[in-house]
Amino acid sequence: MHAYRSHTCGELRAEHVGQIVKLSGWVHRKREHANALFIDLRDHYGISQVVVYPTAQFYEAAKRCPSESVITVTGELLKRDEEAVNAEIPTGAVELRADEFIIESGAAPLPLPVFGEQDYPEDIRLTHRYLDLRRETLHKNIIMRGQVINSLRRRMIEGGFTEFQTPILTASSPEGARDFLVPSRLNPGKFYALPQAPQQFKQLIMVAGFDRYFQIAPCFRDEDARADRSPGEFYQLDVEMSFVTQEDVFQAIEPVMAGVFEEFADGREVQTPFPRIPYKESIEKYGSDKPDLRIPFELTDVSEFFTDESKTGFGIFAKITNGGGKVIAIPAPGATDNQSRKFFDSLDKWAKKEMQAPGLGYARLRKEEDGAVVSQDPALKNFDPAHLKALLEKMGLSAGDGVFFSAGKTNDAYKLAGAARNKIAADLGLIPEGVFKFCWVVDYPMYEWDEDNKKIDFSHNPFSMPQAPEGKTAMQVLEEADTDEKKLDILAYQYDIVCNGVELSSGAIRNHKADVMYKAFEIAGYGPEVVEDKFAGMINAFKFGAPPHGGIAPGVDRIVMLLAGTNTIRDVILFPMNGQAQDLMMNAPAQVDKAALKELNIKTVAVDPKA
RNA sequence: GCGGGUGUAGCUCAGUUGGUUAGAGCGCUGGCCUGUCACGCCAGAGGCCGCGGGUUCGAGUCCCGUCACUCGCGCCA
Repeated sequence: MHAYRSHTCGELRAEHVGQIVKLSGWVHRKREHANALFIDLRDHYGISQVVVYPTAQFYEAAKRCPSESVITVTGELLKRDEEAVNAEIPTGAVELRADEFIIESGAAPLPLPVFGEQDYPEDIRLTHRYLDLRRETLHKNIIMRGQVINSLRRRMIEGGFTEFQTPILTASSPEGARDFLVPSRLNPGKFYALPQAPQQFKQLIMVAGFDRYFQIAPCFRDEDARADRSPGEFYQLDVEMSFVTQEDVFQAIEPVMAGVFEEFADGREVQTPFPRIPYKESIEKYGSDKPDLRIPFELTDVSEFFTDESKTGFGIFAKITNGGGKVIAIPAPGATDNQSRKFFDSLDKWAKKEMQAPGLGYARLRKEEDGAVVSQDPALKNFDPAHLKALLEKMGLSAGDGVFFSAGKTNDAYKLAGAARNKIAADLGLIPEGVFKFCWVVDYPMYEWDEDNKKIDFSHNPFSMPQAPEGKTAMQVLEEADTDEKKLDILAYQYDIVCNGVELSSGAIRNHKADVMYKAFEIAGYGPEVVEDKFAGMINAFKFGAPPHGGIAPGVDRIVMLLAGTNTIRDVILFPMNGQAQDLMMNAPAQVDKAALKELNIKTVAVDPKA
């Protein structure tokens, strides 16, 4: 018989009764009864019940054996009495009578209970990640992650894509985040960068004449964490294709995304085809370029209703709208009827505190005896009746509903309105579960106004191809944009996939023409030397025959996160770092030996706590 | 860098208006129980109330500072 097991803890059934079997696993739970000790023995595959009778000479040892010790038990598999069958588990019809009992590895008192699904502090979970990973939910998530990646890989290969491996030690890449730097021993004073994405490499793979590239690619960015953003590193399904239009990329990727979500949906609905929403429309309707389409209401620009103070009696919004700002209405369906004043006040408080905004005005809409809908709250209280009626029609709201107003500079007003839309929907319970609503967000602007530096800059990836109307070239479009206003109106072949308000991916048709690239950078205020210095590998390659190409890079961690039904990215990563980008289990980052630094020609300096 | 929340037993949490010896559940230890499967019953151990300072006759509770974790803003496709 095998040293450790004849079966796994998940496979024994009635048909095995009478056999001598051997199981190894962890002591999950123990129940001592007058005439028998029951042990739930757990491994990767399941749980089997072991019964130890007091007559066994190892009874005391088994009884004292702590939870999560690893044991090996040999004995006869017994059929359970009818009344004793546990229908909850697949192995519930049988139990293993322990005739031999070996403690392979005892467990010390646990800092983190494995049994049960209770929530525990993040730092303890991360420090003892191997214990947390023994728990059912996390264990399942990690298994699913593997299956999702297998599925993505299979679907890409079936779609005619080839998997490539690009360098980890490389030069700084153009994604705009902070780089992780690695000192070079052989080149004193010089550093590699870890790739923020294999962006330039995958484009160079196209220039090299390969056609359909993909990679489950590790990406490294030294930016602060969020609940849905792991610090330091994450994985993308990185894709690039030659001789394609934006439409070709959509046709290649939409079935992969829809397919993998359907495969793991487990009863949840996946809506296809994915609607396409222009960036501008997304901002105007949802206050965000990652709209949650499950939310059954949209924003309305009501600025025009507040410009004339004589009709509104409300000076604050008049001042904002006349100063070029906007007032955006966010509906709260049914909230006047169903919610207390506290609900409305708490959102205002949330806007001030968490969003660091001036505030979020609100109005509760009630019906007067004569049938007119009015509000006693400040923003609408003194409205001219006909004017109020027109406003309510514009917003599509009636008595019983509530409405919030986000007011300020255009970008700020939409940003707050978008966040408020998400929060209001969540607080009112208006976000349906059990459905994945995707969309493509398209037609991103090529440039945006950089308020800090008072200049035009790239809004996203500088390597996107500017859109040009039929009969015009991209170069012509760039050359004809002779004012800031015209420059800001240029759109790019740049797109995102969003699912349930989670940004899964962005991609673009690339700018593969060297001369257009120089011009595009010139508009953003960068001379040719910047292009040549920063993106030497790519711009040189483009001078030797580059195919038109484009691609996309859906985030693997976020795909798994959505499928696992969690909104914490750490729940789908095997060994994640904490919010401060520390690995509490491995104790990284850490100081290194002076000798190691010397070899790398590096000196560390003390940080002045006051600086 | 900024803002919100949290911090009380190994873990999850309660702790009133500032008032005597800080509680419960889970876990742990010991005992009991003829079959449990979140077993049950009895008993026990276990506390720098995150840390430092202040107010007060008296602080888990109020104030100031600080640290840790977490969520968000900035940042980041």
